[in-house]
Amino acid sequence: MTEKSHKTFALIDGKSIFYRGYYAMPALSTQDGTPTGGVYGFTSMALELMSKIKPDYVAVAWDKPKTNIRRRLEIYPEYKAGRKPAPPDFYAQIPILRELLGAFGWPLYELDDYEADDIMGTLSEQANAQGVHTIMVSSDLDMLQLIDHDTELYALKKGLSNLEKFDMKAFHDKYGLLPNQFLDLKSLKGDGSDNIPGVPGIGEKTAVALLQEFYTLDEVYDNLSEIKPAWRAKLMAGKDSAYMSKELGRIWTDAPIKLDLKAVDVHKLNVEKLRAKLQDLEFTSLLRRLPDFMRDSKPLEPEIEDQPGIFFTLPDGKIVVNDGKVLCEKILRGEVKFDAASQVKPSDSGQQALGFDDSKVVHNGEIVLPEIAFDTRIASFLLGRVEKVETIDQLKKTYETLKKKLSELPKLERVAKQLDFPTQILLAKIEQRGVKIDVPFLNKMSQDLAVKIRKFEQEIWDMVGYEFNVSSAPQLSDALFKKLMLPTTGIKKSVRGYFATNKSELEKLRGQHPIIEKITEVREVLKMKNTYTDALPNLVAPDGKLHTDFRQDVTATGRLSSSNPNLQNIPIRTELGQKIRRAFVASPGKVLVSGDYSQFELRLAAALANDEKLIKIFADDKVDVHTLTAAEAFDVPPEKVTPTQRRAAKVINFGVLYGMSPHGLAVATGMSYIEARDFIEKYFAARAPIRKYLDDAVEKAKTDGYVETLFGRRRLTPDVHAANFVVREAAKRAAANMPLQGTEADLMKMAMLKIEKEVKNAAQILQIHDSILVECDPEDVKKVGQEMKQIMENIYPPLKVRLKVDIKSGKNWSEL
DNA sequence: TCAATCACG
DNA sequence: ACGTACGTGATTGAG
Repeated sequence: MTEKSHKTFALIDGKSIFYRGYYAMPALSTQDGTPTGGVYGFTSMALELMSKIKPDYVAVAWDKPKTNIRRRLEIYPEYKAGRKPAPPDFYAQIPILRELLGAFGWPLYELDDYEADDIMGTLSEQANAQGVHTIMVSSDLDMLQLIDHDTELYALKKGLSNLEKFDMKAFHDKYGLLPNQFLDLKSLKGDGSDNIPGVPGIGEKTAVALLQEFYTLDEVYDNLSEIKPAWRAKLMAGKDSAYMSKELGRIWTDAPIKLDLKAVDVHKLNVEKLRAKLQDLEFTSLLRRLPDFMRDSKPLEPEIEDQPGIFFTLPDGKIVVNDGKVLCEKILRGEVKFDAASQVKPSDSGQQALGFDDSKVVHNGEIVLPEIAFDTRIASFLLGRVEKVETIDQLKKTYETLKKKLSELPKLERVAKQLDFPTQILLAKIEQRGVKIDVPFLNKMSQDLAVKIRKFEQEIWDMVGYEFNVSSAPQLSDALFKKLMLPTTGIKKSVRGYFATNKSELEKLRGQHPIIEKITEVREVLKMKNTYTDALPNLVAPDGKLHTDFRQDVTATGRLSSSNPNLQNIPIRTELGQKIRRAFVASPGKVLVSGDYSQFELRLAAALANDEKLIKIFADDKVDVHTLTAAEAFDVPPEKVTPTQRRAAKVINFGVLYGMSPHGLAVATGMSYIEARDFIEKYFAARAPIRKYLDDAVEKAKTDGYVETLFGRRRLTPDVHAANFVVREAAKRAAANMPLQGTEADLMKMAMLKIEKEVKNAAQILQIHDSILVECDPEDVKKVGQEMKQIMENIYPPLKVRLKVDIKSGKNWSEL
């Protein structure tokens, strides 16, 4: 490695190195108390690599939390079970690390559904294809399977500076095998750290011996007769496990990313920014270890240039392809200016776009393409993820396959083309508009809530007699049931074996001890502070607004999901929650207007089940559906319905859509189990068509393997055949619910598209499942409200039920 | 990284 | 014979 005939790409397994760095270093922190030990360890390690490898390119692969092993869990649910978690200040340092990586100019690659090793496999393959030598750095020995003539692994052993270099030769010296046999080795011997089973009874020694003789796993199994009986028996018994382990251990090289060598060039960094960052972190000793090119302060030229690979035309000439993510990252890093990017494809070119990955981002900023004619990510999702979204090399093939599959399901194709594809563009606009936040207001709230929490906490500690973390469920459980000896009869246990302390369990203890109320209160305040008043200001963009990420490829029913932040779960039910909504304000000079569907799903149930009695109830604006339902179910005249009866009817009107059980109704209403069971019977006697509609959905799920909305959006329902009772029954309820929740989602998308097109002087800024929020000039409020109501209530005239929409307006969200 | 908890429709 | 309502996302502590 001393003389380099070609360029070198250092590919760092970020979390793995960070993890080692964290444990190798003492608990350092800056003067203001920010923990920095792990970041220091990582950086020290990285600088050592810089001097050792002198790479031309550097990138970091990162394991996204939670999401990234879904595909492997489908193969083997126990995959990576039993891993131990890291301490909290480990996670606290990750955002700091991300910022530092940004300052170094080392791009961070992370993806849903792909682990860091898959990303490294993909990038290293692409680098090799471009004639670049790759050096991977990781503590994960799985990566050994990727070694070849152009790819090495620096494996991190104990501590930080103890690196073991593996190339083809070093690998062979150590294992007696070639790197391309590594996966087969693992398939045989298994891997305790990832919980990969291998062949029970076959360890490393045996596995190596077998592979030395037969070379591959397949050959081992083709030649069982030549293997001694003791091993043969184990191999035969463990064959399925071996092949499953192979799939499990295989690193994928098909992650949907494209290596852009310019983006990973080590010489492309802002030296001033890096120095400032290191000084911020008080890493003065590391400043001295920077290589020369990281000290020279050359002014950073803004790179405005052609973006090859971001847009191109498919052979039929009509389609423009965009790689939204790459472009978005470049925009965020300030490498591409909006105007430069929009020059790539002017919005009035008359061309259509094919979206993949996150197709929305090309509509952010000033880049606007005319129309998303097809979106591979969305299409794949609608089809039940039959086709994974491939790399740009294979994009055309993916597109053709998905297009064909969709065309075989005409209704679903209409959902895609008329609803979800156009909605991508609309969501991009909504996200970009954002919601204005009164940050000082939230900050003030946070301070007030902190005082409250300290007070509550002290009161709770006084009652218990010692100090503990009230946010810790097990500690709280001990306080309640061991120290205070509150009765545990009827209290559920958590999976971890202690008595649960959630709201509904605490509810059972109300009146037993004044601490219960205190805990309930402090829980609410903690939730409001941690999740909302503290967190939201951090996500406010420089324009003073929150820009959520709406996605259409997450939910099983067709609803939108909202994240970073989730703006679909902003509090409303409590006084404190309402107060938080005051921080969501109209943009300067504007007014908020909302349109909310009233009892949307129940009305849809009436229509889809063709329940004439219920349809008739909804036709009359003046009557109350819950009172009339109670009257029918309890067989009394409407004016004789008691508040308790109405409450029960309200609960079941709501719960029936989810397949509520007698037990659930009893818990929700305080009825006995028997009363609840009888009431449900009477309810369904009065609403026979609804029962039949729900039952039919379950039947369809069983016979067809899927259920669908009024418009043909599908949900696959394999679990209705599950052997496990709980799983099976849950799947049935989900199957019965999906056509309702999903049709609601379809109609909402229709309404949003129509509002965007027809209500000219309003800008939609949020959607919350049955509610649309827009902003407009004060003088337009009345007109906008009327138009929204008109559109939403008449969104699908063939629907047999009357839809009702309430319009409200105000300067902030709590006024709605 | 998972489980517990809780915010919303 | 089983746990006890559908669909989401964020934060926290644990070991």
